Amino acid sequence: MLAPAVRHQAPLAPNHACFGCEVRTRAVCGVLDCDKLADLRRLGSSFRLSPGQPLFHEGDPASLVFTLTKGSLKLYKLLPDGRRQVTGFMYPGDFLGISIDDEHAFTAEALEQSVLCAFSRPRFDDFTEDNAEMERELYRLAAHELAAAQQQMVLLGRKTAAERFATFLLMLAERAERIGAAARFVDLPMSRSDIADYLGLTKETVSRVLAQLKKQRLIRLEALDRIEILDREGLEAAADGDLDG
Amino acid sequence: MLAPAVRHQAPLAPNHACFGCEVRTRAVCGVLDCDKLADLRRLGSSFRLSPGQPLFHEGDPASLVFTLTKGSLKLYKLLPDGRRQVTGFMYPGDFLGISIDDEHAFTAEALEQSVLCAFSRPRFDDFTEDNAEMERELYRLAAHELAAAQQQMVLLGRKTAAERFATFLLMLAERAERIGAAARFVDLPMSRSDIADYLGLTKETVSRVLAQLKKQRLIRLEALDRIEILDREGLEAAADGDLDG
DNA sequence: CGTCCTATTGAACAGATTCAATTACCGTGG
DNA sequence: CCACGGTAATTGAATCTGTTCAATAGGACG
Repeated sequence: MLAPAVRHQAPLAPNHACFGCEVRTRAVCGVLDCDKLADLRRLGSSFRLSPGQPLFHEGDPASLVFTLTKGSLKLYKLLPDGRRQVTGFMYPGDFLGISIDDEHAFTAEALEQSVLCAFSRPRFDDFTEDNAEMERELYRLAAHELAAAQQQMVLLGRKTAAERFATFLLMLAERAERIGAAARFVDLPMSRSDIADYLGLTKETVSRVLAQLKKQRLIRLEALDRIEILDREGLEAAADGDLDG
Repeated sequence: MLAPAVRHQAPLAPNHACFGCEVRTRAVCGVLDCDKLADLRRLGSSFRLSPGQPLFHEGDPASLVFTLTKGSLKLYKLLPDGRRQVTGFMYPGDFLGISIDDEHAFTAEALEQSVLCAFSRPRFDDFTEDNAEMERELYRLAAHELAAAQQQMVLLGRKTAAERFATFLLMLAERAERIGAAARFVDLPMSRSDIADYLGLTKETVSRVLAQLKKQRLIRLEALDRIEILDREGLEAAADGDLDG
């Protein structure tokens, strides 16, 4: 199941190849030195997920934790009547397993062909208990997610449709930058409905604000699932309501 | 500065008197035994805050962490043009200091006469590093906050005004229950505007929704800042959109 | 008892939604 | 290579929920 082991010469930088894959990651394993990392990797097993395939559902017993090594996921919660709120998207290097109780708080579903690494939660917990730096990193990760969630509250509670979408694009661009890709282009592996459910809008409104930002020459559609940012500063202004166009 | 020390006979239950006050708490100190707790308490210093007085502002250097021992706070973020999103309310026993970087991510402001205990962040960090159970508890706390934040995203992104307010009341009732108070009555130390900024609405809409739930006989206003829940199940149905009235 | 501030209520308005129709894209097969 | 079919995305028009602006009522406090 596991890809062949990678040998490291020295303790790893915060961003490094991880979990037997070529992905550069900001996730929990970043703090481990090479031997510890090898130990951890022996605990995990790799597998694939096809587009639309769920990794787990909200309410499922959470007996595993995961790292995403390739592809992308959407995370969402449902109301009884089917209304959906996408709480986040996962990209390579992201860790999936922050939880208090033993049930998943959301559904996770693949957006495209994806590769993940699964760990038994008890074993993962044992491992972290033996590695204080790992525990601290998990905490930092949770704190980081919490800060992002609070940002999203501002977006959902107080921003207009255009501001939400502009903010969303900038978030994706920044993430791409962190990974080292060109920040000028933003890939959208998710559907307009997924974006809508993330931004608290409808897919029609997402289409309309997309058209609006296009008309303002802030962005350009290279493909349906790929946007070019033409005017970064203008987009930043549009994201916070400093409308000048 | 500190209140007189409290002597404990045995390791403390998850809910216990903490930080030299009589408050029962679910916060980080709950996992410590009595000696450790005494150590921690020696690091902190107690102080008061008047209604409307800020504890810190968004962007301030975060050199301290706090526990709230009495009163209540609102936490909020601002957009450049003044729009406000209240990200949460704090009650006695709550911990205030989950953060990655050295800047506060939000403003914290007292709603009523409040008492807090302040700890130097470096010293607090040293303490947690020496107490693995404390570190773990901090992580669990962050994970818990994250789960709550995701719930709030569902509220802000997908619920109607009435659903939001009903959900809010039930959240307050559940918190009161955990503390041991009568869940039938809900105190509202915050203004209608604060509630509105928490729920992503206007104060007028909050008033209207309040009137609507009153007319449906789900709640009653004992005072402007105190609500009686008349029909818990009805309110729960109203909170998720299972409208029957 | 009067003042100030908050909360409530009312009416017009606006932004986003809903429902419906059209267009664009993508993979398949001729 | 292009036509075809199905799905997703876009666009349009009517509607609706919540907002805005304005007026009234209610409490707290001197």
